[in-house]
Amino acid sequence: MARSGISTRERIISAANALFYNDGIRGVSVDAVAEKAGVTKRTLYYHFRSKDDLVAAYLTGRDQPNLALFRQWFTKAEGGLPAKVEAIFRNLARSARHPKWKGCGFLRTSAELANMPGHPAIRIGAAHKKKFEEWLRATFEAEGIAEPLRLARQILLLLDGSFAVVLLHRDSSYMETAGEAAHALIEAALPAGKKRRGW
Amino acid sequence: MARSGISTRERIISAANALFYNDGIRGVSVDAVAEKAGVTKRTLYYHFRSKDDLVAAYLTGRDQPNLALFRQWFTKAEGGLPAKVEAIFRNLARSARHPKWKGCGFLRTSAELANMPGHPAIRIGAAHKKKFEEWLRATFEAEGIAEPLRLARQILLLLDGSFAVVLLHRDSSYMETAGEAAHALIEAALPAGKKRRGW
DNA sequence: CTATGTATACTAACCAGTGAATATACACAA
DNA sequence: TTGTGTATATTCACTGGTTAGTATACATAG
Repeated sequence: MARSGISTRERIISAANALFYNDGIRGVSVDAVAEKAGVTKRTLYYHFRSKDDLVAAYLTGRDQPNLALFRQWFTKAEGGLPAKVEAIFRNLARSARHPKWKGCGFLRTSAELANMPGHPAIRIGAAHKKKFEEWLRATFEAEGIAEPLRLARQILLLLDGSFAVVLLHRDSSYMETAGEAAHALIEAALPAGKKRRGW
Repeated sequence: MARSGISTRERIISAANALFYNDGIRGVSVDAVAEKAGVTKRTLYYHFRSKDDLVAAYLTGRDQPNLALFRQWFTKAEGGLPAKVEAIFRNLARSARHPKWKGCGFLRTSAELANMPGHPAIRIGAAHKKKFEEWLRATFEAEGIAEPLRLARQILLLLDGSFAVVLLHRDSSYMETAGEAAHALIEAALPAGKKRRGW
């Protein structure tokens, strides 16, 4: 167990993920993470320099899987570009109906730690959102959209807005409303030849 | 001072407002609020039953002024409906450039306390956003827009999305991008006779 | 003299981080 | 094969500080 090198650390990150996502950073003690991971606090501090370091690991661990999920939802969806982007919102709405759902871990962490501008967690969250934005931008560019970055940012704003609003109202229909807005914005930005019907 | 009845309580709420907005709920101790207000903790607990009660008072105190500001920005702006709504985003972008700006207190509180669904702070935040949504809806309805509630929610999503994104990236230009998206969505929803030019 | 309001001093729990010791496993020498 | 050193990994027990909330007493106004 010890020398496998990966198991204990991974178990701690997994425990941190469950607890931090559910209760927030300051709402979870290092002791609680250690207990959930089945190790002593001292062991946790062997693998992570500090609580902040653990928080950074928690968010880093969510980065790639999260992006992969969005890409998968987009890829698997049928229809044109607007419909494929809208599918991301619809899938997210489905996720948001699960009782354990609590919004976007990156946004919630950045909101909680907003008074610590240089905090690693905020840099990781910002990088995560930039990756998503860049993926959208490249996708739009490939479809011949005129201002792909601007449109990507508008979609991102709708997405992150729906995280916040759905978390507040516990009403996932806002996510579908955001998807419809995204659909409309993309449809309007499509080059003439690719629209469903010209006018 | 004592029997004036309002001064001490108001000073405590004012201190709570500054501290909670800046550092978050769990990041601020009751002692810190009491010290900033210039009273002892026991006095604070005379005026407020608990910390949660104080948090509720903090958010309640932000409700009306916040809404009034939005309405004022809308009313004072020149141009048609799309431009007047966009003006809200532009004014917000200006606010967001101030170094003490830290996003929307309602959203940040609801994100921090997401694991306490019935918490008064979340109910107050939800009510605040509903009021804004309803004001927008009524405004759109008065302009003859076909699905005013849907459009109001789309604008709200862009607004709250820009709170989250600008807080994360510390880049207020996202707020202007959101305003442009809002402009486009409203323009497209305007009844034929009120558009700048028909087609 | 009683309501309201304020202060001093306290509790019991919690929290991030550490000191010192111990256990395990692998490399390498005999 | 056996012994031994060393880096990795883990535990127990602790510290100093903070926290929400309270028991008690005192002041002041009507």
